[in-house]
Amino acid sequence: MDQGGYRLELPEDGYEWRKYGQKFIKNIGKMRSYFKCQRSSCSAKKRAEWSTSEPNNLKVVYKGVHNHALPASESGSSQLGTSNANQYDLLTQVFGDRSTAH
DNA sequence: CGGGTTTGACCGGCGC
DNA sequence: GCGCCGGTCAAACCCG
Repeated sequence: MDQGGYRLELPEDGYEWRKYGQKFIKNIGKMRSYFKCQRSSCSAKKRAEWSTSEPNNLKVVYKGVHNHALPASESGSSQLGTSNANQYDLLTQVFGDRSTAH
């Protein structure tokens, strides 16, 4: 499980993922989880990265593209897949300090 | 019973 | 050429 006793809150993007690995990257001093899309021929992968001391600072990196429709549509969470181009090869989303300004 | 999840080990690539 | 790091796969276990 995740260390620290904190429950990492992975942002639901509407896709199904299966965790296939977890490693601590000392290079950046952060933990990294590896997720793969569970669809037919979808080679899309997701990478979750967060600091061990601050699990609230979550960074999600989407690698690859989905060649299938979303298995589930989110009900007002993110605007991903709307007018957003779903043919990106790499997407990086950073979560955490949304109250940086205020 | 199946699927999903977790941990460890292994391999490949790159740097020096 | 070797060492190190990152990434992936496999096995076992647990829960529904």
